[in-house]
Amino acid sequence: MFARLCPSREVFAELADKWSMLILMDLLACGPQRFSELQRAVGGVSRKMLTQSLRNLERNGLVLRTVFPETPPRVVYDLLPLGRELAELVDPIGRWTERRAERVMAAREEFDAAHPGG
Amino acid sequence: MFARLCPSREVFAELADKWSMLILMDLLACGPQRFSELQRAVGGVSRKMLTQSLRNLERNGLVLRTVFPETPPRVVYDLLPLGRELAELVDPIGRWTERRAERVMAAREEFDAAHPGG
DNA sequence: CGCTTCGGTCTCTAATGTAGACCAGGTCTC
DNA sequence: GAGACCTGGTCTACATTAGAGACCGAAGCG
Repeated sequence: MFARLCPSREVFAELADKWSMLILMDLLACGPQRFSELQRAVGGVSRKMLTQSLRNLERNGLVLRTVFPETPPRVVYDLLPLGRELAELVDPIGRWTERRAERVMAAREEFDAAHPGG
Repeated sequence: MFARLCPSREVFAELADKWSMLILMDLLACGPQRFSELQRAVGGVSRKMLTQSLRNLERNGLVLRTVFPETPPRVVYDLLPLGRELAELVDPIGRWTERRAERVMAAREEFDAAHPGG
């Protein structure tokens, strides 16, 4: 896990980024979503990163991508069991962040006050 | 949380990166560590990124940095209560990664076999 | 004197993320 | 029937960031 070339480390490194985690959290909270819904839900994500992160999640067996051959196209993403497992572990981090954001911001201000030139 | 300008989102974005999470996991598992121990423990991290992530964790009130004015210098990093809280949430993700790495790799191979040109 | 240790910093380059234009191809409007 | 619009992307150009490795200061050691 801590070794650079360990498989679990590689897996971790591929999933431990903010966009992937936000996507997992959103899919857990809101259920299946199409591309544009995800883009609206996950504020600030570019189409490129959304595509890339979703492809990655799909490739790693966490998310299922379903294309409906209509026009305009409709593509729906949903959690697979493996992805739901991870999403359920990531979710508490999101809740912690909401709960502790104030405290973190306070620590930040304190730090910045104590280290003016930096 | 999902809104780009929300404080909790900003906090999340600053902590949801692989190096910070690996550092938190290591400090939780191994207790206080000095800089060079962390660098050895977290395989593949550069001094630059280690410094940067540790400063960040310190600034956000998750980690305590203690300098012993000796030569050669000795600097010890330890979890603060806030950091321990987060580390305890991150840790299960590390364990999940270890437990499921095989399955993820298998999904990956399946995907790559199904999408040869990509 | 010159080499080592420690915890960094500095510089340069490679990789990555962001913003925004563009695209197919079918429907809706005029 | 010409044009505008929809979706789920891709492509390009630019900005930011990560990574590799040199350098640093002060004490210790041979």
